[in-house]
Amino acid sequence: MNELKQTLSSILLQILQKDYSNEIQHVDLQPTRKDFEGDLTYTVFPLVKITRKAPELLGQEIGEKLLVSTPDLVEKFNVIKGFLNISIRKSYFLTKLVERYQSGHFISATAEPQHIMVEYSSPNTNKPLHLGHIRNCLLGWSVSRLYEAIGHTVYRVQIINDRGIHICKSMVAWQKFANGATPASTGIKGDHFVGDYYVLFEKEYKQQVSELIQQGVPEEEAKEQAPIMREAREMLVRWEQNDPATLELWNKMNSWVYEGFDRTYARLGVSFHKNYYESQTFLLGRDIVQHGLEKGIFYKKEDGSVWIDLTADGLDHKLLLRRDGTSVYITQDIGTAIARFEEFPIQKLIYTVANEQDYHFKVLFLILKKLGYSWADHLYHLSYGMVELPHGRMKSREGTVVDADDLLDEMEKTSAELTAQFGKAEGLPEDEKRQLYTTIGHGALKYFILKVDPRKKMIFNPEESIDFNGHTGPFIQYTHARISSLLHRAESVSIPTESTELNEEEYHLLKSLLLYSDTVHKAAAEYNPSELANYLYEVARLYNSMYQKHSILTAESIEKKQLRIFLSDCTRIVLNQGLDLLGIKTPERM
RNA sequence: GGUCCGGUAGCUCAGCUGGAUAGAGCAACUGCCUUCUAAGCAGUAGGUCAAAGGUUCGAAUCCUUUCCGGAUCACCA
Repeated sequence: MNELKQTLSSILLQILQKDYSNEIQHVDLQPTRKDFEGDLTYTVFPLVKITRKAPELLGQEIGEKLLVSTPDLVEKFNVIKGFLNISIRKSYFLTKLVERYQSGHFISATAEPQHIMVEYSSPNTNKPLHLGHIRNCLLGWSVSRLYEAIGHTVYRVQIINDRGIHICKSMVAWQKFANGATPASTGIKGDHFVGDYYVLFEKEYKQQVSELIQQGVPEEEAKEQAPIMREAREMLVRWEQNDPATLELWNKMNSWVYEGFDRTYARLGVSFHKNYYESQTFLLGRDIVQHGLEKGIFYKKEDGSVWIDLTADGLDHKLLLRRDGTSVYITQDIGTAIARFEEFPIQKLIYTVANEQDYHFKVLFLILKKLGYSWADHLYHLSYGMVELPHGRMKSREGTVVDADDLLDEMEKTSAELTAQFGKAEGLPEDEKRQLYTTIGHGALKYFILKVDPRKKMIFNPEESIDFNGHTGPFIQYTHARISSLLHRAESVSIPTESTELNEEEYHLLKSLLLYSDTVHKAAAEYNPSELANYLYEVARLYNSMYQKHSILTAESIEKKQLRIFLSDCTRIVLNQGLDLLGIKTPERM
């Protein structure tokens, strides 16, 4: 479609420059609104001034010239007010789709394939994954798939925050309250198990603080002094001193968590080429600080702390090394970025992190640029809005966090109920039934999340179940299943003849199918899977519209039957591939 | 307070590199299963595109101001 637009634009430009004014630098064609006849529209208003001709007349003139110079492409045109609506020969569209079908490539490959790293998920090890992580994972996964689809090589990574006070809290609580219990002994999934002790810690801590306050200790001090918090801090110190017993406990509890994460990731259908662990990266970046000091990019205060002055760039002063010489988060991020570019042959690095860290990444990228890394311009923060509940943010302290596993369970359950109610799974063996419920339930959830522009925050209402009708994943899956079943009945798919007449529904569907490649490229370029998600819905809607109105297997002629079966197969391929890029599976029946 | 992001139907969202009468879905109401899967299709109703100025042939879209919501500006991560 882009290709067509470009060809026609340049032809039109030549005409305009030759016959009207060579001041004209480029012409912009836009898709014709669906209430009007035509495929592409040229707006003549800007020319009215130059030529001093009436818009209608001007449109007519240009239209005729275009028709004469491209009789094989332009079929006819009409002018309404200042809008020149150009109709392309329908055979052009059909030929294009046939080309793609026969080549087996519905998506054109990028001219410059790159190696790209996508970081996503990146959880802490003190609690299980929640709805926010789900959005993160789905976005990271889908964006990485989009890049692969257009021909890039992608490395998926996560950085796990496995060290620090948070995990020490879980460790202390486990020592105090668990009596040696383990995920195995209790049957609780490892990440939930460890998370439970984190909650226990917070509960006990809160209790101790309020007791201290009652004894007359000021709040600030009480928070510092609470015995259980002191224990956690001591634990952290021992960890930093490599105390064997502490490390052993730490390793043990983290391994429980990882086992749990792995199960959730598997359910979500996401995976990683490499995991980074903060316990191994937190010292990175410190030598860079020395380097930056020598180059005069950083400066040292009297107390020994190291800073960078970013006020000239509209930002603040930022700390890089504490006065005791230990590093902060951003120092580690600097080091990790450098390490990644050394370790992998990548040209580009994408961080999938919520928009609450917009400032952090702005600073990080700026510092790396100032340090002179050529790749600093190819860092991208895929910033997404937080998932909120109707009453505001999810808060773990108030227990309003929507747990990832619970949500997946619920989606599967709802899916099973609906499927049974419709009688869609009758006759299937038990394991296939289960698989189908999962496919549909997860499809509903994933589509629900991915159809929203990543930059926008989204509201999730746990009271209202996620829809399975209308603008949803299951709707698209259903369309796919419908087509699969239809094609199963059709003996074969054959290539339609170019001269086949197209009715309105066939024509709209055909045109929308041709937008697939451009849409995938656009979605990748904009790091925005919702672009693709919304497009797939449109395709499915147009298909259903055709399906409902015109018989396919018993079409009025063999020619029509061939055409519709062909369009059906193309739709099936686009929906199947497209949903796959969103991490959504497509059932053969439902 | 500074910076950044958002505000479109009752609800959830498209449209935002300026173009014609602002689109879907849900919820509500009408029709359509003896014919390829009704998780579907066709239709009705629902809008001061937060507000006011400006730019221009033309603004939901660009600029300015204001209002509302959120994030961020730590020797936290």
